Amino acid sequence: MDAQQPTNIPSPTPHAAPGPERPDAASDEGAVPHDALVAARREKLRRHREELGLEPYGVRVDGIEPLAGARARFDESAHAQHEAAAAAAKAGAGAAPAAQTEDPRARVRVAGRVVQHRDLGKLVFAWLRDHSGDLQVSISRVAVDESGFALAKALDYGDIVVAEGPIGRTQRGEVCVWADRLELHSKSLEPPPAKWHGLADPELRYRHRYVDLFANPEVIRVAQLRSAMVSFIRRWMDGRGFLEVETPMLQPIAGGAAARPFVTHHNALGIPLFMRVSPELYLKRLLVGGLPRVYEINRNFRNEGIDRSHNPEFTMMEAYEAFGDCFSMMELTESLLHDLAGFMAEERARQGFAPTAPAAAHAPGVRRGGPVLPFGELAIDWSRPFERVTYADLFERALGFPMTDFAKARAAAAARRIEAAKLDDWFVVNELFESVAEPLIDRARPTFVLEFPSAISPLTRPNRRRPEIADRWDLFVGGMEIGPAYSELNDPDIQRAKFTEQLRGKDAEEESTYRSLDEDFLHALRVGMPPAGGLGLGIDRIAMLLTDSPSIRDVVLFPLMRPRG
RNA sequence: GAUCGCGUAGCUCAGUCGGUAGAGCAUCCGCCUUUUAAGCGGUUGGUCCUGGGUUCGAUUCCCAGCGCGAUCACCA
Repeated sequence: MDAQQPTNIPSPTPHAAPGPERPDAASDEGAVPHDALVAARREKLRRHREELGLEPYGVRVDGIEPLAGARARFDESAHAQHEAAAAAAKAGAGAAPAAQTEDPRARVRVAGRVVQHRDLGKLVFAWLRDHSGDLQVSISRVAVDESGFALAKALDYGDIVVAEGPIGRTQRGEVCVWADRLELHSKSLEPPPAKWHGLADPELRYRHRYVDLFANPEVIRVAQLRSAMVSFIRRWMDGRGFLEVETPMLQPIAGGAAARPFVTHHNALGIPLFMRVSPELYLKRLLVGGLPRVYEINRNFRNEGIDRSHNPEFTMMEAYEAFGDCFSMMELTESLLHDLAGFMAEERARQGFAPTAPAAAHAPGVRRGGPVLPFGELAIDWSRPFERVTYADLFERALGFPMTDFAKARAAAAARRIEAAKLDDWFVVNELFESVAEPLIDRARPTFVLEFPSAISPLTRPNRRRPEIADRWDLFVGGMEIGPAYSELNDPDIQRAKFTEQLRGKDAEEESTYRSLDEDFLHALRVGMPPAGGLGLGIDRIAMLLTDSPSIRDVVLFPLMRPRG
């Protein structure tokens, strides 16, 4: 907000003790150790101000370059030239220190957080870290002024500093900035995590992500990779002629999926509102309005459990294409994910991740050498075409009888202690499918499961020849469901019947709270929606797969945590 | 919501078959102009998650609670 403010506004009362200085810390019957560590840092803060005349909280600094960029400007011959000149000057000691030839080494100005600090007496080494990596700064007593050197000796792990000087290297070959200026721009007052082990406690990592980000650099890399991934998807979709739109997050009726919504309230209108569980019904309204290709990448909110692949708010891409169907969306999805995986393999290499496992690591001779990316123990082969299997085939392979044999299905469900008594036949089949058939899918290969039963696909158009089958697929990768696609149902009468049927199964309380018929959506269908293909992709899960992150919490910067009292 | 596991110094972790605890790093003091998890000498630091029970005595055993993790359930 005020980051653009270049004016150097002096802090109002630099020497006044800030309010919550807790002068009672010492009297608090034996200083608690955490407070002792903080007190030591506050004492340094005081000394910086009162004895060195430094203001430990800085202002705008221009011309800072990333540490990786500064490192890249190291030049061995310039360094050698400088060393030779220095040696010559030393040999001719006593002679005039004239010959003040230009230092051939590049000058850099860098900023970063101190992550290592070694004080050798008259020489201090400090490692800085920023988003691009780490770089050493060497501060020699003879190269900086008195307060700068006093600051160098007093640096704490976590302080944010700006250093300036020629880029060279040490006798051990470490590229570093030989600082002739050193400034403190933010004094860190909290004890940092261990410098070598980083921050390991998952609870602290998520609750204090800002610490996690600098203590565990791979967290920043994952965030950068995710950002690159989403940018790529947008470019790719734009290139295919899709228009990115934004539709309501606050909805009077939570439609488009059967998840439990978060409920809120609008005061001025005096109405309940729901955080959306899906943008589907709004994006389809845009098809009705005449936008032929739309997509949205945004958050959905589902009031459900939390686990490694579920966060209550998560990012979804939905896309709709007029006059397409689930097979045009299959082509789109396969192309997008294949290209995306290739892009991410390059990005990972660019950011210094180990090269990905070769395709030969599995199923020799079978694959076409498309991008292969590691995901835990798996090497996921994203080469085209992805695998395709029908729901019915997978079911029969897993269970040994056709899915239409409901009697056997009920028996099998009972044998597996699946609560099936209250379920309709097709839902019994689906329970079996999810528990027995899904695990048969090759986790190392993206796999489209085709021809889902119509009965469990309320928004999908039934197949023309076989109405019990829906024109729908679900994509599975790495053991996770990545998303479905439909040939969208655009017959308003069938849609009404399916909605009504869906509502009938719910108990009265649920229905009155958040399940009601979206009459306006049905109105839109009566106005007329072109036939269309629709797609939903779980962006977080794709990010997990392409950044080799085992938990959704590794790809969501601030996952939901229970607040701590 | 269920089951299992975990919770010890700022961080990473040992340990106590029940007798109120240790290490490394960090902190603080001293030494060192080329360190690479720097080194050397010294120093400080604990509600052993919380509450209750058993016991002469509980960080340890038991019960309950809180938080986190894993698995499951929920999530068409």
